[in-house]
Amino acid sequence: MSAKTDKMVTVPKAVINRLPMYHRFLYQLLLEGKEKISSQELSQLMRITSSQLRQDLSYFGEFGQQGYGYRVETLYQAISGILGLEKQYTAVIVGAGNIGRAIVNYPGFSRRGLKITGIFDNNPKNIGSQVGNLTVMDVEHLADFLKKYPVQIGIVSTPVQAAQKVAYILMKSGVRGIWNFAPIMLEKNGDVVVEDIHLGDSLLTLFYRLNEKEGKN
Amino acid sequence: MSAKTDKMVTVPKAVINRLPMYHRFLYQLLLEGKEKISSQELSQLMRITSSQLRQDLSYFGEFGQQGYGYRVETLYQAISGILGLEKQYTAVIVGAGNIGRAIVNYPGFSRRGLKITGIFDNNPKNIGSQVGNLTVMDVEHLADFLKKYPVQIGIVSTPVQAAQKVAYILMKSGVRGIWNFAPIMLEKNGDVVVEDIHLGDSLLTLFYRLNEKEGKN
DNA sequence: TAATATTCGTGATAAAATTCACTTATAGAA
DNA sequence: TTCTATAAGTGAATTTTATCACGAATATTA
Repeated sequence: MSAKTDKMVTVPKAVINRLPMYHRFLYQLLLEGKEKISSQELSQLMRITSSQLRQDLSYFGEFGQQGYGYRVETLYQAISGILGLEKQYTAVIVGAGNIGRAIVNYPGFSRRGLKITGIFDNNPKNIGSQVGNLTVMDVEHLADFLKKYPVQIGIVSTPVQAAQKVAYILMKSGVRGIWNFAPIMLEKNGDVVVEDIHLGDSLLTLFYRLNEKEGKN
Repeated sequence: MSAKTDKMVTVPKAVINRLPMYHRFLYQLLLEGKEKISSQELSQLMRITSSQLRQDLSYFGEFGQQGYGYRVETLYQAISGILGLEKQYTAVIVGAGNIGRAIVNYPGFSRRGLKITGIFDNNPKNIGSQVGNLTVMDVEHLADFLKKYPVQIGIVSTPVQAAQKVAYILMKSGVRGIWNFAPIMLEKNGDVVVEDIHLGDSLLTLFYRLNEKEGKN
């Protein structure tokens, strides 16, 4: 067992943000049938340093073997465990636009344990339509639905104007996490976890980087 | 003019990643008709420290006035300029699934200067269908299209298996930036800028944080 | 079996990012 | 006009993150 975990060192945020990347690469290696890999080789694939990889893993335990490396299967399972992927996570989506539909239809999410139990919208055009094997419900019924069928996660893919209101309903209905796609910093009530994904911010970062490169010519 | 920019200090990555957030908040304040704001007040809205805000801005110049604060309009324009938002950016989208459609239909992107000139797919079901005011073209014609109508940015919203191949076509056709939604680290050729947006990674981070919180009870 | 090459895990060091705390400028009040 | 409060900008200190470099364990070869 790792000394660091014993000492209750808190895991740096930067490390947590890299865990999904480790998971993604190891999954790929597993598909390719690779059995073992060294920190050296794995880190080159990921374009990070091998010491960063080893240091990161050391926050959670010892997963490799000196002189040999890591068994891909073992490390993949370990990181899956750290991320909590053995569990199922139930969720509803609010906002049945393209983003909401993309989430329902992307198989990668259900593979990782996300189970979507309902999708809601306020637009009469969308209500009643099929998304995957779900029927879009009226957002008016969101609170009632969650009372009957509680979920852990609320996914907000509404336009920005609706997002905060929806988030309050979700939080009041007991969701423990919100996956937010709207370009707004949501106010919390209670100790809900909010994970933002701001497409617009990412685009602007791309713009900046394009100009930065230009400036260097 | 700022001493830091004179000294050619390179702007830290962490600062660059916050610029879009500053832009987003200032845009909101502008809509609300707010005229001036102090670093204190703005930083509280953003849940950062005021010294971080001031320090960040100092990499680019001096935008405020002691004893007064910042004029919202001025600071908004300044950050828009830093991000390069006065320009137009042309782009094609490859992958006419829900993500691709979401990008075409989201008005916020065109407001920021993104002009999408074509959308491509390899699925006969999608080819020929309308997305916004674009008609989905066969990805077979992507290279030809780009030869006639070059663009600066390629948006990759294909399934993961197709992403690298598509990226090579885009890079060969002279795009300077790629906005990548596929869960893969794209190999570059040449000095293209790749900006990734990995929805799956964000979801796994949410899972981790949910369990982390649980562990503390 | 002994010798050699790998390679992990980690304490120490370096670099990067954040916060502190102070100086200076100026707005607004008296 | 003078005084006081406010608030930007910034060098220095602190904290966080990343890298280095080495000891210890194990695999592999001779």
